[in-house]
Amino acid sequence: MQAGSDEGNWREDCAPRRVMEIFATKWTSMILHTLHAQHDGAARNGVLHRSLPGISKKMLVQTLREMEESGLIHRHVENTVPPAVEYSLTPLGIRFVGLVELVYGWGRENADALDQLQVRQTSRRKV
Amino acid sequence: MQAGSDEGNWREDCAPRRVMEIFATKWTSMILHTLHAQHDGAARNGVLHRSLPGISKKMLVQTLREMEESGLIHRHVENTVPPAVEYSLTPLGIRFVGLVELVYGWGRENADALDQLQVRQTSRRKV
DNA sequence: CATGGTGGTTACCTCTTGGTGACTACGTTC
DNA sequence: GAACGTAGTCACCAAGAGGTAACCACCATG
Repeated sequence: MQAGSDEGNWREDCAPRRVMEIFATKWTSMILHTLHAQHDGAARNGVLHRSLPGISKKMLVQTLREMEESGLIHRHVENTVPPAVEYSLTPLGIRFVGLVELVYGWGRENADALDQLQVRQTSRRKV
Repeated sequence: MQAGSDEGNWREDCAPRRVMEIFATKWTSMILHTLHAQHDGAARNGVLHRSLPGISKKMLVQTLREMEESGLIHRHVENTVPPAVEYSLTPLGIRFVGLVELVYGWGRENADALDQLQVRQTSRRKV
């Protein structure tokens, strides 16, 4: 794309820039991916927790709440004792899974490029 | 991908998770895109500043420094008065441009999905 | 002489992220 | 009775991202 044709619509709220919203919270893309990896696109809290090494209980719940508010996932509470909570992808969530898999796939195929990155561990958000 | 085949190599430093490093700093992907949009893959400080609405002088310089250290861009100082500084994509940077354009392209084609996202403006990193 | 464009640096400040650890409450198992 | 698994909530805290504003030096223009 040439600069001239680009600068006009490269505003602060243009679509390309807004894509980043989905990656703004550390765990969102990983939860989307994990749900998608289940054969029925759904998983319970405990399964998610065990599938995401490094996530804390708090961040898991907090991210799930945000994703529910965003319309990416659905939260279903089973009326059993103890209550079983199942999270599943909404149609919107499934669309974003496409993006996530696109990015993750690029990472798998370009692992050598990632290795070449001289990332300064300070001055960056931990990922 | 099935859960069983996935959980084994889904470690904290796996390639898919490391891809996010490139998006961890707010302006990195936009700078890569802007440089790529120039016909020669290079641009001067002032051009970049004017092409990225909303970026502050400090963040532009800071991000450029980090990208230089990461090996994504090259910084060339012209020995004129006043000195002209030109930033250009390295081969590694060009590889990552591929990823950025992939993501931005998805955003353009799925702008409606982005519109459906009910993003809570609080509790998210500004993008 | 003042302004503006070149390309920065520095101090200061705020907001958010994301972490830990303690606590709840219920039921089953050891 | 104690421990464990279900699914959380809450208070507290540290680190870092990223913003503003002032300042530097140089030169050309009005």
